[in-house]
Amino acid sequence: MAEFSRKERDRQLRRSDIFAAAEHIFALKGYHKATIRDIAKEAQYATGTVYLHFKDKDELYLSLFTEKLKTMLSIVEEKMSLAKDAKGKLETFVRESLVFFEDNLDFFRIFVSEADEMMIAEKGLRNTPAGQKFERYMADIVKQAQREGVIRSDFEPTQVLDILIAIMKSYVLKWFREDGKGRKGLAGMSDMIIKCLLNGISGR
Amino acid sequence: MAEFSRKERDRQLRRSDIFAAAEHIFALKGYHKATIRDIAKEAQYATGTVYLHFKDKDELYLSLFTEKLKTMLSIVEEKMSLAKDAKGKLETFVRESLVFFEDNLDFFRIFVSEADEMMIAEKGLRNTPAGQKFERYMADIVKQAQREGVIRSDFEPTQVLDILIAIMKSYVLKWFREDGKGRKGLAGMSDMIIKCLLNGISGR
Amino acid sequence: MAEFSRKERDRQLRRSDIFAAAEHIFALKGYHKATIRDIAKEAQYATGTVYLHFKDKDELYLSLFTEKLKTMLSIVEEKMSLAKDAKGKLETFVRESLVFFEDNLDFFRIFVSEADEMMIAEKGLRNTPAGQKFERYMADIVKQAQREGVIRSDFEPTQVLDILIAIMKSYVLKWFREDGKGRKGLAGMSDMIIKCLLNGISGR
Amino acid sequence: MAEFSRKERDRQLRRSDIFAAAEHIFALKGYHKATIRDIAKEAQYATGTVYLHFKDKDELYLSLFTEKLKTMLSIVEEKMSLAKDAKGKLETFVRESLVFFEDNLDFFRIFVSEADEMMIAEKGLRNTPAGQKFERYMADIVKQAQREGVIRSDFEPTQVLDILIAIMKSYVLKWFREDGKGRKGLAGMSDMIIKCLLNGISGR
DNA sequence: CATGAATGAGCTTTCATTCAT
DNA sequence: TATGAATGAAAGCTCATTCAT
Repeated sequence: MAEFSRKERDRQLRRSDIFAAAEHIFALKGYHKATIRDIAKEAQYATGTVYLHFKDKDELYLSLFTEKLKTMLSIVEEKMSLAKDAKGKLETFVRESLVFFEDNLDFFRIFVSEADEMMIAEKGLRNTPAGQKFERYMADIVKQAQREGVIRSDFEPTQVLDILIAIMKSYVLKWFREDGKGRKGLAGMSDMIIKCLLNGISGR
Repeated sequence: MAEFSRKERDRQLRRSDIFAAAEHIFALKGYHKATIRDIAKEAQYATGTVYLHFKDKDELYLSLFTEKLKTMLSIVEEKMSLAKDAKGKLETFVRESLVFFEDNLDFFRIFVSEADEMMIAEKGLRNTPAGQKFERYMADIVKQAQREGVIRSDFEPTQVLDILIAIMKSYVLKWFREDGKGRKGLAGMSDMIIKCLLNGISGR
Repeated sequence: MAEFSRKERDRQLRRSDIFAAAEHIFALKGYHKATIRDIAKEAQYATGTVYLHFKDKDELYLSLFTEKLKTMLSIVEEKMSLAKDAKGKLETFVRESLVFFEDNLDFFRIFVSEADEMMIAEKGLRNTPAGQKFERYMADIVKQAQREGVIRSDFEPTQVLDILIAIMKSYVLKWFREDGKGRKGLAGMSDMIIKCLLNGISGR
Repeated sequence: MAEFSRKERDRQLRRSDIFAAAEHIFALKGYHKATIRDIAKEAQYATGTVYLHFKDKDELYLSLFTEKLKTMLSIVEEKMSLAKDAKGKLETFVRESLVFFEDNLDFFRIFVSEADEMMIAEKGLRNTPAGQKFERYMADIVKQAQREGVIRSDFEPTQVLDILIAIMKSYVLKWFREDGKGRKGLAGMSDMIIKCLLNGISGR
């Protein structure tokens, strides 16, 4: 059984290596210009090795995406569970997501580049188990926020989520643009994002 | 000179034909799965003819994007000029953009699929003259709105714009999802979008 | 229309070039070890050019096979039509087939190598329009021979055909083996083949 | 030495296992579409194990073929030795071969698919010790039949053999085609095949 | 010896781009 | 200028073969 678990652990190691390489290459070149050869080389494996772990390029891409998303969500959810009310949960969601993005810029690049396309495409994130689980989870929190009077009841939870993510994206992209040394942590923007979502940007 | 202008007019006609075809095909298949042959066939030209008007696939794509965007903006700007204050201009921008999207669903599909990627990529919209002109124009309006007290002064105009566009996109995507007969016009959503931007979605 | 026919003629020329190359390469290496690159190079075209004329390797192979077979049969049928009775037709069939084989040794090699496999496989010759037309045509001649009392009536025409072809193949293969200068024309064997088929090889 | 023979016996067992699997897979998929992994899996060994017993795929294939053929011939030869004259031997050869084919349909499929190709190819059966031994053995029988006046003397023994095999193949293929329940045993066809060979199919 | 993960050469196929007509 | 056949680089993917365990 130790034997077995070592094998399984090795397997996961390979997957991780490939994921890491794929994350980098996909972020660098985008889905279509990235080649399996590139990724294999980056991971220091032979081309064929990639195919021992992933049926094809699509599966690698989608796996990478959902795996990473799951990781992010499991981290974020854990922190969210500590918050006492829905508003706190949303704040936590924003803050911790930003932390994760900052730690995983390559992933964020992929997330941004493909997120909207995936929303429309049939094979997109939204039709993925992981994606749907996330959507349901977040929708529940939004509903709770609506019950608690934090969010107006005439908004569809799914769309609230879309808007929140859109605002977050816009903030991270701005942060991207001012690339360089002087920029502060992304997480510091979470309060402003929440305020922007809840109260808007009205001058009065 | 009449000779010359006829030639030039013909030239523009070819471009338009190709643009129309490209818009359709790109929207249908996405950038990478669309082939130049597809587009040429749709436009009822030979493959090579496309290359008499566009250096390569990238240029065709970007030209289509910016040309269309210019068209949209020139329409929207004209309507905006009729509004008396900055808030009115913003309302007009949202409303008329939605009208344009509804009339040009293929273009919107492209817009959504690629917009974010283009924001990051070196070759993206933001580094385009048209894109920068638009950005400056809209930034001015936002600044005016800030002077008029409609928008808080501590927001960077560019980002306000990003957020506004993000919210609009989220609305149009929702509208897309409920595809079918019973859905109402997009333009009707403009008030809600502005309210969402300015006042947020706070329950109180 | 001259324009059109020139184009069409050119098209046929390309096809012929590719067929000739394919015939050679397939005969040399067999179906599986032959690559499209090989064939294209032999025909002095680029790889992609082959795909302008044939959907894929299978289609090229089958087209080559059936086209060639059609050519052979049209030649053979014409000569057969001159024979007065069924026996004469069969003799003509054998003789002229052998002539064709001798003139198209590469094709014969393919024919021999793949014929039996194709008989079994679903995609085989026997399910091809050309193949079925040939089979029906020959079966009719065998039936006529049976009516004329040349062939016993208790044989299934299709099988008579199989046996005839089998005997012919065995003769051509023997002729192949004694490769070299001293060997005589294949066509000279036709009488012996017919006798072998009709009367067997009995010593008395 | 008992030790040695146990080892050797085990070795033969592995070979047999692999042969059985290979026979099945090759018959099912054909030489090229069959993969070593398929065969190893079918035999419940690891891929590499196959290579401990066979240099490469080709050798496995050829070994399978010749081994099986040797088995068949040793069975057939034993029965043939009981026949009193050459004609009886030939009859036995046909009958017992058919019995063997019926018991080893997978092998027969391979035999049919590849037999002719192997005849031509340099690596073919005919250049194999087993193949040559068989050929000599059968040629001797044919010669004896010629001495006994059963077969005309002006036929080359080798070719008589080819024709006989060709006719047998045509019968078995016909039997294959009428796949189903109602078909009778192959062995029953042996008389007709001999008659066909010796006396032909002449109507009178 | 047995294993099976890893290798990487090599295949088919696509398609942006060119250029002779 | 318009054409579209020809090009050939490059991609995804397979699988015979090897070799560390």
